[in-house]
Amino acid sequence: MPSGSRLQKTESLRTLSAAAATRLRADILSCALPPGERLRLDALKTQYGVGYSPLREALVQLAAEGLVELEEQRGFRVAPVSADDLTDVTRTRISIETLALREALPAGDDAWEASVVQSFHLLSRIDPVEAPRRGVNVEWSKRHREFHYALVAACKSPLLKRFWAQAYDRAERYRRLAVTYGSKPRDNLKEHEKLMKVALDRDVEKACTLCSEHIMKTHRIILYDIGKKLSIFRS
Amino acid sequence: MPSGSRLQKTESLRTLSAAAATRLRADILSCALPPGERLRLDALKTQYGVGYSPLREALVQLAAEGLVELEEQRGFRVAPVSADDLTDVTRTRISIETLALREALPAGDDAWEASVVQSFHLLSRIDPVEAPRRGVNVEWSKRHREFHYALVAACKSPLLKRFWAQAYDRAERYRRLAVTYGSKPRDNLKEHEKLMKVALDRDVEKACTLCSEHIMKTHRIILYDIGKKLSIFRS
DNA sequence: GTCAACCCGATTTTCGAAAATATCCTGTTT
DNA sequence: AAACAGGATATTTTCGAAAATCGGGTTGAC
Repeated sequence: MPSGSRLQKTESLRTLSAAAATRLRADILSCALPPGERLRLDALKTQYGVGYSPLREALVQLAAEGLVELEEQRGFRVAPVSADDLTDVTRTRISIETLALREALPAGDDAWEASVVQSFHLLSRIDPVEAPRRGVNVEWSKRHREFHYALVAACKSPLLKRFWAQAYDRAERYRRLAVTYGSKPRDNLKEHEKLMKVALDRDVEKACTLCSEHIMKTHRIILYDIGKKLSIFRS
Repeated sequence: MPSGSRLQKTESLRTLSAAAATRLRADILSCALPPGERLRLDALKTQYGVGYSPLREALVQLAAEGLVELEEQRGFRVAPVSADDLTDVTRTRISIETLALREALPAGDDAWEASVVQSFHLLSRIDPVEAPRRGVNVEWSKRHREFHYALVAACKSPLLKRFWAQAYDRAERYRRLAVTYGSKPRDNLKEHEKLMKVALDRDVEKACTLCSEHIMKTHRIILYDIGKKLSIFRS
């Protein structure tokens, strides 16, 4: 079952529509709403305590991000998973992230370096292996995203960064799905550290290589651990 | 003023929401709804003859595609234009399209070749220079998009193709804006023909080079013709 | 038994009223 | 004049009722 209570407007999410999108996105990425699950409006209405309009707007937005599928007149469902889709998402993510790195590294200034170091430090303070409790993993996920984002943040192309975010999130869902279904989070802090080092050294080629390998390694583990289980999610 | 009459459901657009998104997208790409223009719901309601819900859903979707901007509690507007944005969109489009070409060319089979030839032929039947009437240009735009899509269609990554479409559309809006404001459509059929030839020969490097140059050439012309006028659109 | 037509409950989609919020105007104070 | 408050108007956002559509089940004709 997805996350808790009634939705409210906040400072940064000033409409229920935006709040619903944020919460639904989190619930889908965490697989609290599992792949393929039908999203009935009445159920969501009760669950989140908001009306049809904000919910539909949120779902349409998530459909545009590829996290939800909409079949007209037949409703919404969480985007299904498959080995093909995982491969597509992984390869595209590698392409986009390396493109972004190529632009970011030469453009990175002191502030960029500082935020890379900072986000790496925060990442290093959580051991995803030793602390497999739910809340901790959510926090690790946040910091992991922050770290990868910090690396590409100096890239001056908003559009490329938008694509980066979409690809990252779709890949991240598979990683969380694997962890949910028993895959052990691996200790990849060393990989991140090396990646950071070569990035700060502005070694573009090495950074792209390490980044690709880092993502591919995760990909292979996920595929090995849950590749055959993916077809379960036909609900 | 944007395109005509009351919206209706059709076979392929089975909800008013989808129909509204399609029509709004067309009106934004054609610049019938100019960049920066405020999109008041009451006005759109009258214009398109549908209620608030489908309109808001369509606008949220277009916001996710980068064609509309949403400021919470202050409504929607057509995405603004700027020289920086044009450059971002162009460069990202080149990156994505060459990525897609690299995957498509080696994967292209007979059917792909056939559809490339077919779409080139259709493109060649319209001269965008001689027939600058509105309807004809819309048809040329469609065929131009079809041609470029046909080239990358053999790429097996749905996600990359989704990104391709978003980048293409955002670039296309600038081209149409330039034409609307007096830029003469140039005769680039030769460029397309060469691109097709090298693509069919599976010369990946040459195809990527030609494609990049083709896009950059359009970019330079647009920037030259309307670069300084872009700031007009602050409405 | 098969197929089509029909009906019924479940669900999505659409609508406009009502609530929430922003924006503009006007008058008042300093 | 500038700054501010109060209130009227414009606009967005949200809601649940109503309409449209889907899916499953039943009936009846062949």
